[in-house]
Order: sequence, then C-alpha cells, then structure tokens
Amino acid sequence: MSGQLKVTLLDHADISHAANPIHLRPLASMCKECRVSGLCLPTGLPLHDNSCLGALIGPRMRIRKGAALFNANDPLTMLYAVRCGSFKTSLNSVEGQGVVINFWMPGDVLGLDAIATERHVCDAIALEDSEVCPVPYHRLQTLARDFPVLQQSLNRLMSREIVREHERVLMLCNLTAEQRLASFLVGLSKRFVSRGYSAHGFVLRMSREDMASYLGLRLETVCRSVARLRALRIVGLQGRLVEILDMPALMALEQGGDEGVHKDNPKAPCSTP
Amino acid sequence: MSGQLKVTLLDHADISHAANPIHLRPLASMCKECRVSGLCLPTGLPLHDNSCLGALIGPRMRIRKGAALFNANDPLTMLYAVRCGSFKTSLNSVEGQGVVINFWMPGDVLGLDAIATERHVCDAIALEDSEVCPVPYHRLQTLARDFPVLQQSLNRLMSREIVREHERVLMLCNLTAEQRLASFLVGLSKRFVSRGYSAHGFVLRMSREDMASYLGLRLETVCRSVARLRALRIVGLQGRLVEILDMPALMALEQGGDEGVHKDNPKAPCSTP
DNA sequence: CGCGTGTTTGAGCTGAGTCAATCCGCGTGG
DNA sequence: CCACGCGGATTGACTCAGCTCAAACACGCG
Repeated sequence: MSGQLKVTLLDHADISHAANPIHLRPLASMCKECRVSGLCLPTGLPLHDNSCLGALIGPRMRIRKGAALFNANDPLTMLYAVRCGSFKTSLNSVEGQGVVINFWMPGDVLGLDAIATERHVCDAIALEDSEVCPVPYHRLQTLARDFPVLQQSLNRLMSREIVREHERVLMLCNLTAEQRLASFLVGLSKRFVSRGYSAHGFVLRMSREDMASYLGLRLETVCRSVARLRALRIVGLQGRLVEILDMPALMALEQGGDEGVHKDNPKAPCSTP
Repeated sequence: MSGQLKVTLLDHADISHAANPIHLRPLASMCKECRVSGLCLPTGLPLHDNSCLGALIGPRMRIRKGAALFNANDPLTMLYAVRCGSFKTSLNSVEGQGVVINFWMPGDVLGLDAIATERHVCDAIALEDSEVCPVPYHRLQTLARDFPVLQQSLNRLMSREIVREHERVLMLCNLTAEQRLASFLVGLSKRFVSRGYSAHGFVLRMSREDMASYLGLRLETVCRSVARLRALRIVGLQGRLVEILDMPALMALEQGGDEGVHKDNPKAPCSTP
C-alpha cells in the first residue's frame, strides 16, 4: 500500500529539512488536483469552479506524527479534510478512560461531531506526518446556501458517519475478537481500494494499542487474534505490515462465519470492564 | 422495501398482530403548540410563522405498538419527528444478528442515518402507540436553504447523533454491565427531565431484551444487574417501573465509580460473542 | 551497549455468557 | 371464577472468551 504514502512521507521528511522545492507553490488546496476529492467534501461540486470551495479552504496545514490537530473542548472553527497521512480521534471520559473513535485517511473530513456544540468532542492525533485542508465551518455553511450540492455533500458525510458508528456498535456487540479483527482489516482494505491502493497489502499506521481500543479489546487480545489469523494463513501480518492472503476467508470470518469447528450459532461477544 | 409508507404500514398490520396504524383525521401538526418543539427540528425557528416548517409537515401519523415506522432499505422520503410515544431503531446484519441502535422519545427526529444512501438503514418499531410528524426530507432541504436556522438545526441534530454514538461506544468499551445499566438509567432520566417529566420515576417502554441489546449485554445479565442495583437500594425497579432512589450513587456508578469493594483501577469491560 | 517503546507469548482469573428451570402477570376460553 | 397458556422476567449453575499480570522479545536510537 505504501507506494504513494511512502512518497508522502519522504516529502515530509524533506520538507522538514527545508530542502525540497516541491512545495514551493503556494499551498493553496486545489480540490480539482486532489486525488481524493471524490471522497471528500467537494463530491459533486464543479471542481473547475475555483470560486467555490477552493476559495474557502485555507492553506494546507502540516501536522507532525503524534501532534494534535485539535483537542476535545477546542472551539470549532474549522473542519479538516485529510489530504495525506492519517489520524486517530479519541474520546476520553472524565475518569481518564478513553477509546479511539475512528481512524481517518485522505479524503475523510474530521470535526463533524463538533457541530452540535461548536466545540470539539474528541482529540485528533496524527498517526504519521500528515497534511490537512482546513475548511472554515461557518463560511462553509454560508457557501452551502448557494451551492445546494455542497450542503448535500456535507449532510451525506454526517449521515455516513452515523451509519459507520451504527456498524461499529454492531461489531462491538456481536463479534468475537477474531471477527472484529477480520472486520477491521476488511474495512481498511476497502478504504485503501477506494483510494486507489492495493486491497491486499498495506501498512498499519496505528499501534496495537490503538487497534485494541478501536476494537473494544485489550492489546494482548489483538496480538493473539493476529497470531491466530496468521496461523490460519489468512493474513501475513508482522508488525505493521499487512498482507491479506485469503480475502474470502477473511470476509467470511468477519460475518459470524466461524469455521474451524462447526457451531451453528456463533455467540455474540460483549465487553466487560 | 415497500414502496409507500402507508402500504408498508398496512402490510405490517396484516402481517403482525399488533397494528393498524392508519390515522383518521388529518391532524395538522403545529409546532408552536407542540410541547417538545424546543428539542425538535424547529429549534430556533420562528414558530409563529406558519408558512415555514408547519406548511411542510404532513398530517400526524399514528403508529401502533409493535408496528414499523419504516424498515431497513426503505427509500428515504420522510424524516419523522416523534410527537408522542416512543420507538426503537435496530440494525440487523445479514446473518440475522442485530442490535438496538437507539430509543426515541418525543422531540427526537428519526431517519437521519438514511440521508447518506437515501435509504433507511434501520428498522424503526413503535414501543407503544405513538404519533409522529412526517417531514418530507427533500422539501425540508429546499426550505432550509431559505432558513439558515433550520439548516443549522438539522446539522446540529445529526452532529448530536454522532456524539451520542461516540458515547455509546465509550460505554460499550469501558463499562461493566452494572455501570452500563446505571448509565442507561441516568441517560433516560435526563431525557425525561428535558421533556418536563420526573427525573426519579418513570416507566420503561422497552423489554429487557431490548435494553440488553442496546447495552451490549444478554437479557439475563441485565436482570442480574437490575437485581444488584435494587439490592444496593439505588433504584427501585420492578418490571418496567423505575424509581431512582439514590441518584448520586447511580451517577457515581455510571462513571467507573465502583464502590462495593475498593479497586483502584476499575477494569474496562468488552464484549465477546 | 544499554535503554525505551512497542509487540508477543504464557499462565491463570473472572465477568458475562449459556443453558435451563421457575416465576409472574395477563388475556382467553371453558 | 378459575385453569391454562404464553411471553416476559428472574434466578441458579456452570463455562469460557477475553482480561490481567508478568515475562520475554524485537527494533531503533543515542
């Protein structure tokens, strides 16, 4: 997977050393040149029309690995479209308990959950050196009045996020550790495909701990599940390098399909603190 | 799935014992007279202006207990504001596994998750005889262009739904059965309060099974948790009648606060099929 | 080379699941 | 009025997937 991403990373490395001229042009974010514009906010917009969204989007921002794009409770001023790199968002309860809410890849738009209260609810942390296009929310709102398609696009993004969470809940309530991992990998694979990368090979950007948190498991359990999938020759997974060897099996697993032994009715797992 | 709503409902009536949801008189829905308009779509709108939202909303519909307001895969034509009564929505996976996604009370707006695909994702079932105000989604969209407040209101509803789900995930990943139940009861209590009802006494509209599904537990576990809270004299709960006897204790429990014994670090529970 | 961070693997422990029996409230028919 | 049946709620006994604790291991870095 990392073909392109590696390039990205190299660029960043260079940039940070102030050497590489590639980014000398003003980093205006031209959606029409963006490889992921089809997944992003401008879906359905007249991309050639620069007067539209392009005028709104501020200069690209670079976020270093481990740095926060925003934190919970920050006032909402911008939505952020990931241009390259990746992020995690996590929600932390008062008592310090937290969960990873989602992982974000190029084309994804972060910050929609802040619209309700005009304050961010999550922390957003870059999983690698990344770039985002900041979109001033209030001005976006205004613009959307004149471009119904844009409003529609925004509505769809939000609605899709709701649906995604529904599916997550389904996963948390009904799947075993192994199935969750399978589901996670299949999901990632699909997302890579829709971004033009390989379905079968990619690099995880997050730690086992983050995966565990996202899947509602402990990191040891994730490790063990990985080991089992490896033993079944369904995936080759060492460290953060993923190679899906048997996609059909993985997808079967994902959906309650438990082979190995034959149980008619796979049990639904649930978490316990 | 079934083309038109009424047809759908009739179908259901025929099929299930429960319901004949036909409404007799056309009850125009006047938001300004509605007790929950403050929680609903018209938040912030000029309620006296009947030309606005009121003109849009179709005649109220009655849904009998057990009947479906809509089903997964139905095309999205309306959003539905609950006027009175209550609903559950549930998401069912291909293999028959399902979860209750949410419970809906007066003032809540159902159907937002359908905007992404223009098809409903969940089944919505009335938990008691109920009434909803149908809002034609596309016309709402048009109207919202002229009334930014309305658009804002819609955006906020969606965003709030995202946040709610975040919190649900946090619950599923970090809380024990008992804590989940506490959290559920506190949540319900708050919702009743914001609708002008008592915080300490109310009636559950859903079965133990539905509660269990919502909480990511088995119904037996819910029963046992109820029994424990009862034994601790924190709630009086028999059948579907709830009386919260010690709200502070309940809220403490909700947030990892585990008394009983003294563990420094309460464990995070997770589900397992 | 030593150290720290992140990943694996092993060895028990346990909260919640499963299976199963009982109870309770309620509507129905005799 | 009561026996009967049925769906939902409870309770008990046992099992197990995933958690916890703990010890290695791998890799990168100064």
